Amino acid sequence: MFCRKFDFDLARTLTSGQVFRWREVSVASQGSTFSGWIGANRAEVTQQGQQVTVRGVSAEHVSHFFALDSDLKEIARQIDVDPVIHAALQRYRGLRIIRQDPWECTASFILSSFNNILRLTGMIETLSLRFGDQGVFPRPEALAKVSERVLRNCGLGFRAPYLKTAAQAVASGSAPLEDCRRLEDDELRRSLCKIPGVGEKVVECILLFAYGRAAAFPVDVWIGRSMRAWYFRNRKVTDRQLREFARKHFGPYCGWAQQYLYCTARSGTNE
DNA sequence: TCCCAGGTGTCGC
DNA sequence: GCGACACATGGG
Repeated sequence: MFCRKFDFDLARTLTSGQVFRWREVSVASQGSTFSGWIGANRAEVTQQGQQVTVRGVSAEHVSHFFALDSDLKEIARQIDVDPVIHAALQRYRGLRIIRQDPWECTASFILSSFNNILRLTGMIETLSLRFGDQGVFPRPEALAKVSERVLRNCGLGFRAPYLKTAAQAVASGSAPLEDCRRLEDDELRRSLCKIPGVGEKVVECILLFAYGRAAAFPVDVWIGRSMRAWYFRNRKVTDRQLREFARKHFGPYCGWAQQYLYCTARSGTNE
């Protein structure tokens, strides 16, 4: 596979807090190799300069997963509306929004609540090894059968009942994640928010990272703190107001802006 | 020991 | 609608 210059940065994309099952396996002088999962397939992706090579899955799968069909140059042009985002676009050039499996994304971000990424990564790994087929992230049918006590033993804490009930809802068909694809953004939000553990922030993550809804805008503690400082002189502004502001300020691709701002907000911390 | 983590659900006003 | 609080757990 060949990518245009500055069009895609594999490492930045995979280490920006969208996915939690990819690991860097080797570092070459001019590039890097990551190993992870695309749906139920184990994949290894290497980037050497502008060259991207793939093992384990088709180039089409990889292209879709990393949204290489999205015109990043045009998206960047549209959201480049102020000095803060302008600097972030320069600094994190090639960062893309991934298209994940809806269930894995939903489950992952339910577990992300009041958590940190290091521990979240460990929780997801534990679940995959214990309940997934060949290490793949466990299907909802599998998790629905696991007792709350056992899930707590995996370190999920108070999130255990959320995940179990969510798995039951998806497995039973009362939360049809695939059928949901036809819904418009707000309908999709309302539908997904019925799942226990999915609230105003997590639902934005699912829309953005699994359903390709570029106008979704998750506001977490990092984005919240930073945006209040950058755009509101640290005035009291609710998360909802920040989302409204972002939608007007950055436009229909505000979700992409969010990811660049998130990386900026977190810079200086271990990712 | 204290503080924090890519929040949510619930309650009171 | 907003603010306060509980909720488990591990790392810094």
